[in-house]
Amino acid sequence: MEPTAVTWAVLGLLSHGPRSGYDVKRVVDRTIRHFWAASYGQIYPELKRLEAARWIAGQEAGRGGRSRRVYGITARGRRELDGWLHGFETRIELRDESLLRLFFADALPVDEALGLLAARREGYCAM
Amino acid sequence: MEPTAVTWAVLGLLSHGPRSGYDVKRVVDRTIRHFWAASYGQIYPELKRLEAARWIAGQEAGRGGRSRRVYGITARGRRELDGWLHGFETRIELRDESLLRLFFADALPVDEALGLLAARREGYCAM
DNA sequence: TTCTTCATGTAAATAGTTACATGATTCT
DNA sequence: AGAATCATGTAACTATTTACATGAAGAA
Repeated sequence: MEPTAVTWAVLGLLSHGPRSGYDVKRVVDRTIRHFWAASYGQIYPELKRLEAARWIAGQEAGRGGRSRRVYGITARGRRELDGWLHGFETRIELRDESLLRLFFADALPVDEALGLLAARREGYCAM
Repeated sequence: MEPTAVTWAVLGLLSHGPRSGYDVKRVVDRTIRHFWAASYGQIYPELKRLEAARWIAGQEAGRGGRSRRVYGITARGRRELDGWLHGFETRIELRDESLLRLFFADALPVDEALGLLAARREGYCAM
């Protein structure tokens, strides 16, 4: 299976215990989204791909009429995750509009440019 | 004109002086790419859009048989850039595979996890 | 009863990269 | 002569978000 951007995020979270797609999304949003975001549109298809490759195994777990499918990592999945953990690829990308603005702030009067800088500092502190 | 991700990057660079698409790409790669990358596939079409909106003006500047089109920012372009500089939108996105790896490093023996951490520190220093 | 949360999923749109085609000029 | 750089441009691919459809369960 050719891994995508979301492969290791999903597989890694499942290595901490079985979860549904909905759960995965919730945990992502509370934890790794600060440096590795993922949307439903990525997560649900990825779970199917991972299951097809037998890196994870799904099991129906609906209570009553509500459907729910819980996925757990397989031995093979664990091996693959381990391989990735030992890898050296380090894709790092930043997209920060406030830094872009700051870069061009020379077009502004000095006090306004300093205002931008102060706002950015506060913004980072609030993060 | 509906601004895209690359609009302000290109317009901002042209506000520092007239440049060709090739030049813009080169300057981007030496400066703002650390927090706002842009590829030819974004830059060239954007220059056309910006010219159509009259935020910039292009002029043929080829020497001999080599074609070259140099763009300069217009008064309208400067107003638009100024408006954006005064805006408050702060899109910030980070994608850092080494942090993702570190997050899941608990699956590794302690010494290997610490090795990952050391590698990451060196990686950041080398940036 | 109504609102929120649980839950799955995808179509369509937007964003962005990669790789190539083309050809001139300049440097070694 | 050959390599590197200047220069423009786009097609195809990959990545990602957004918004919606659908419906059950639980909480107020």
